[in-house]
Amino acid sequence: MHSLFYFAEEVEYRPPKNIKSFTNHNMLISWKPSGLEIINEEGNFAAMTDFLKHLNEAQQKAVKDTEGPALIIAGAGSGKTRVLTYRIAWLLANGVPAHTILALTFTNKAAAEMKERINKLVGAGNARYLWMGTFHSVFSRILRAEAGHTGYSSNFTIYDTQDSRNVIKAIIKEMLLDDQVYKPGEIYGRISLVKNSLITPQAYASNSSLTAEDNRRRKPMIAEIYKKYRQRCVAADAMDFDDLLLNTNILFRDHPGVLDKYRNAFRYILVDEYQDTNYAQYLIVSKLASGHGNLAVVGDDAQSIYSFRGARIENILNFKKDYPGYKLFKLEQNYRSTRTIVNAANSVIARNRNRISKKVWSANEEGDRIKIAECATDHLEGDLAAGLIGEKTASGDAGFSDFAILYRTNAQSRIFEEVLRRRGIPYKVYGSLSFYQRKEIKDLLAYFRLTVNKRDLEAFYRIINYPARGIGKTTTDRLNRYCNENGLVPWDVISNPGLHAGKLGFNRGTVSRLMAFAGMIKGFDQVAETADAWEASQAIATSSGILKELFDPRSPENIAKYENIQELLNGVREFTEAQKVEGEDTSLAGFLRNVSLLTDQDTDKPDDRNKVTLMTVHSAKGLEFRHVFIGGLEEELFPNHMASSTPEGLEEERRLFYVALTRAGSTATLSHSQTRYRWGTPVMCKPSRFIEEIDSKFVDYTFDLPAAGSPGSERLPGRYTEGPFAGRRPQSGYRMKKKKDKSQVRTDNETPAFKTPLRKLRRIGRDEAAWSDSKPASANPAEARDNLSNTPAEQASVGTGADASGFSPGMTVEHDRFGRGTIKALEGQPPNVRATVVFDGAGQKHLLLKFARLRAVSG
DNA sequence: CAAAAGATGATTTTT
DNA sequence: TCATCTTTTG
Repeated sequence: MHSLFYFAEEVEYRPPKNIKSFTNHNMLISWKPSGLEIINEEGNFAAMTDFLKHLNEAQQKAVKDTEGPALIIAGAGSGKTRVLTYRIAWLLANGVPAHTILALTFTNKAAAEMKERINKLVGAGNARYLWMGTFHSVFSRILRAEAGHTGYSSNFTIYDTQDSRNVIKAIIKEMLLDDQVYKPGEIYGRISLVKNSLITPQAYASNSSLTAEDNRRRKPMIAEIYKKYRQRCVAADAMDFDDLLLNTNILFRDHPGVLDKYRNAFRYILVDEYQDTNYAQYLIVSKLASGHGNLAVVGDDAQSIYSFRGARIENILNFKKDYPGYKLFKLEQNYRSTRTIVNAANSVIARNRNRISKKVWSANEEGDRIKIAECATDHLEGDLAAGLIGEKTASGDAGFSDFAILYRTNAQSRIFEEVLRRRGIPYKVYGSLSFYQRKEIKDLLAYFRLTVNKRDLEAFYRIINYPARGIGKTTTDRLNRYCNENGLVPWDVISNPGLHAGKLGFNRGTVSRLMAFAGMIKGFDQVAETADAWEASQAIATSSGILKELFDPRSPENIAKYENIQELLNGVREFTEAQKVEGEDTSLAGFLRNVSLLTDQDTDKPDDRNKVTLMTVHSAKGLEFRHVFIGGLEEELFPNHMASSTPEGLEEERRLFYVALTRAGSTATLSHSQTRYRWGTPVMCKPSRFIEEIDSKFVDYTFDLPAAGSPGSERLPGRYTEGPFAGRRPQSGYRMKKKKDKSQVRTDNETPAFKTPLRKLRRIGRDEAAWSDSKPASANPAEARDNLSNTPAEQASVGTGADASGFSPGMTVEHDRFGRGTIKALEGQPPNVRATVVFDGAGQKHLLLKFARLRAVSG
């Protein structure tokens, strides 16, 4: 065991700030049934008996009552995580061995956070063998351990959504079905949903209501696609995300002995965000808990917002039926928000029928009313938000990180980004292309995957001709068809071409190219067997030609990609070193096992600290900000037209709105626009019904705007003066006028010169890419810097230009991993300057400046 | 076989 | 609008 989180063990508690992408949350769990000292020598016990002081009465009860089923309803901001962590700490303090406690979360981040807080309470040594992680990571681990019973190997690949879609797409094509009717994404969604309801292909085909529905929708072949999809996954020794849960259920169903083993192993089970569990998760939990019944679930029915992914709010609503002897704990005191915000949110959610009654309340100050702003256009909405942020930060009232701009759909982020960029307000956007979804990362990972699992079809087809090696579509198509007809995977064929060459009819050139590829992979095999993940990954990155392919200092896009590859390799190195320290598996397979369930949501970049947060309401769940701006509160958008046709859908939208509102600690500002560009055309928008659903005593329609000429003055001319939407203009004929306004706003006292195409930015990956992609176009470097929303240090450290380094021998620098050090020498020509640095802790290292992210330390 | 032009179709997305 | 996929073209 390992993981940077164990740093928390040392004396003082440190937040996980410098942890790079590869902090491995899967590693947070470990199977060690050996004895364990519960009380460590540093006198933590005193602290433990003491820690209940930090809890209110309701929380204490929920923490201390550990036996039997418990339903903990945790209102927004009521200290849910605190109760969960203290409950676990309490169990540990009372002599329950860590390895008998299973705590399940939905995100790696949540697991990591809890682990850390528990470490802080009881000491990392005592928390070390907790089984804590996401459903997917915990059960993938069990599936690997029980590989003998599942038909999969212990090194099975985990297909991500993109892989799965590709497989489905290929199947649809092979079946000669019309992909207009059978849209791969949609089919994948349906398969995913039925999997989460534990419906296997056989069950699907014999389920008359499902097949009848498919027939009605003229998609009778879905059952067949599903069957083939599953076959193909099994053939590839690959599981998709849903398989991890489905196969766990199958494992437990078909092997009662295995179920018993884990049922006995986990004496205490805790589930976070129970309202978001799907049927597969629900059933796993209930199987494991049957017997001792020590199951504590924590959640808030009012925050169930993932039904579209198969989450079942009934799981939490029916807990009392499932576990008749249950105890109910309600955490109703909100510590996060003002009374106004809490009560306003209550007044909205009260309109939902399907709920568990509770009275969330706050003892905080009353606070400001919720401001409602009507904007003429979506751009003005952005200006409004920016103006608000500008005002509050200028007065020293708040920092950028106190703000969040929330929206219903990702498409809305663009306008906010534009405005914030123009104003030089630093921001970060969540929910863009994640690190692991980038092409170059997936490419290299595919090499790793194929090396570890020769049957991994998606990896195979991804890299067979990347970098280009003259194996084209004709070849792969024929290969693919041949494999499907003969029940083979392509690796079987190319690793032994003599057996198949005749039947395939490839020409000699093709055969030799295929053989060369196979030879290369076999070589990687050798390396992976003998070397550790770090060495193997370097060898693969080099020999595969990926590094060469991307090494092109003239193309900004390639530089960014090259750097991403470097970052991945750094991650492998960190993993390898951490594993070495702990005496654990350092193999490439080990790395892959751990990396495939990671998302970079888990990463907190150190330079993300003082920035405004932009995200969808969905991804804001669980977070809090002092000032929250919610944009686009319009009918059809929020509530969204796709969801609001059914009463259940509308209720979920309302819960989503509830989540949005309750993110705010101090102020909430809601805005809606009269017109909005949707898919390129302007449309008229009506204010969202949710605005009116807030009890009017908590809202303020008179939006106080800064005087003309001050920052933020380019906002809307039309606004409320009183009452809900009183004095609103007639909407027709408004559009053209507003469009004109918008163009004025755009050029008004701003430099239009700086125009990094946002498109490019997004493709490479958000603001990380900004620096590599653009030279400051403006004459004023400070302004350009602001536009890029990056810090000067970052500019210096990652700049690609010749002037960017700013380092000289003798300088003291800091590195994320190696800490402080002194530059001994610099060599090479920009942009490939190499620095020799002697680090205080880590000794002498050679680092390429453009990758090393060194920071100059003042003095 | 790769680049360029055209077609398409677009809530939300913890894993 | 705009990213992604497919078809066309050199």
